[in-house]
Amino acid sequence: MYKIEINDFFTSAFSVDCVIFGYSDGEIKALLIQRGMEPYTHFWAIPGDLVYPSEDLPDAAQRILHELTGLENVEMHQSRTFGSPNRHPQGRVITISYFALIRISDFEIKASSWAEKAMWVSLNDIPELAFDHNQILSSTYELLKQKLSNEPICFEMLEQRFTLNEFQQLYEYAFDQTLDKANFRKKIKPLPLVPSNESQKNVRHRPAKLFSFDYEKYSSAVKDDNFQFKL
Amino acid sequence: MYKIEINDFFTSAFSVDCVIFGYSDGEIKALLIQRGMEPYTHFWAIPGDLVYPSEDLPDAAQRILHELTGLENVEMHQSRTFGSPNRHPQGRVITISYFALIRISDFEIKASSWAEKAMWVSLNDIPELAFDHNQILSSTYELLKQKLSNEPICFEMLEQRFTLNEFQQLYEYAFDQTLDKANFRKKIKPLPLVPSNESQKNVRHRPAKLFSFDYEKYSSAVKDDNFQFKL
DNA sequence: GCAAAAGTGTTTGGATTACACCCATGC
DNA sequence: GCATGGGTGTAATCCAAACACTTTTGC
Repeated sequence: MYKIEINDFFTSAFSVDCVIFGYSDGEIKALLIQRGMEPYTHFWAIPGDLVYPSEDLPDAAQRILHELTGLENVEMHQSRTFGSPNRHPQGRVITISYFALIRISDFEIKASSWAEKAMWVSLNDIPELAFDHNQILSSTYELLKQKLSNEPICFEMLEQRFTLNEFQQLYEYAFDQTLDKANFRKKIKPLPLVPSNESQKNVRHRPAKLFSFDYEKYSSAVKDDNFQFKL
Repeated sequence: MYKIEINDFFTSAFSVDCVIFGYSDGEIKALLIQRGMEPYTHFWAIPGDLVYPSEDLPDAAQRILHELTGLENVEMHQSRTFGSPNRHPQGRVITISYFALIRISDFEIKASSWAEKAMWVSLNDIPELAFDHNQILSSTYELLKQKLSNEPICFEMLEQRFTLNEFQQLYEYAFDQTLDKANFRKKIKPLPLVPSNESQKNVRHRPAKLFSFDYEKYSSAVKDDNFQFKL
């Protein structure tokens, strides 16, 4: 029935790749590592590694991200799966990409295990990466943009407290368009943003008020009021 | 560095599962097969099977769908990947789900290989399926609904020529809401629908005009005019 | 004529756009 | 004072919802 013995199917491995996005200095950045191991030694890459045979995929993503970059407790979501027969020189390796958004300033990055370095790289400056990682990164970025339109995930990468202009600029960057300030603010009126008492400091213009996003209020608005995020 | 030898990673298999959606009698249906093989013998399942070690994923999806159901030349798109360690009783098997929409009347379904039967099952009547296939099916249906809003894929499951009401009813079914006829027609005004000379036959009311969707015009509108489908 | 669905027009209110203007701070 | 960005109001326009109405077929 099969062209090969059933046991010959069980000769593949699979990996997870963790695409971590962050936002600072007006740019979206991805967390990359430099490989200190064959193959593609010294190439930059998305943090990722082989999954143990009895390990669940989300657990593997957490473990591997921690081993390579020191990041802990980052909840990731599945992106796409890449499985070209020759994408990995050491054998058949399917990779499942996961992604997450984090606040760059909330975490300390520390390369370890076989990662020689780890750093945030602006999406504008991505070099040639190991394996098919350029493709993985750009296809995951497309997914991110799609989610930015339909879910309030931008607040996972903005500072805990942000100005409305920072909020706006993130969308202007992602969708490569300028937005009208007044209209943007009207559009976000329905969102549960809580103003804080504090304002920007040390700016040579009127300081902006700082806001934070109320996740609780958002969840209950979705449940009770059928609220839908759309930007 | 690893807890196991590198070669012990290469002990997994992976499969593709092909979620095929169709539309008839006012209901969205999925193509299911009855398994004639261990495990889950006689259970209904999404058509799927193991991928050969050197086979690309989209090729495998095409091959497997053809082997089990006789369907040929169905272009599928990737959905999600499912990889719980114990989802398959015979070993570690990751599955990548693919999906496609087809016109039920355009194809003849014929169970073969280890598929005992193959049939279209309304999404309202899905039984308990083999493996985690219920989960795969419902998560792929969510993806389908999302795409129905943003891409003109509904025309892949509607008859080649359809009435505007059939078009509307598909969306009413998928999103479980009734729509105003006049408003729906205003909304679809920008779409490149070509009226045919023919009309409905044998209905005991005014026959509706039949339309078809002009993919060429759509593509060029997307390119030249930055047109975006949204329903 | 009547039932049933096809097909179209009008009104209304809310959202989106474009744009103008005032405000608070550092220097 | 002035440069700089923060912050808000208004009018014009577009769009979506609600609803009413006319048309064409089979019986």
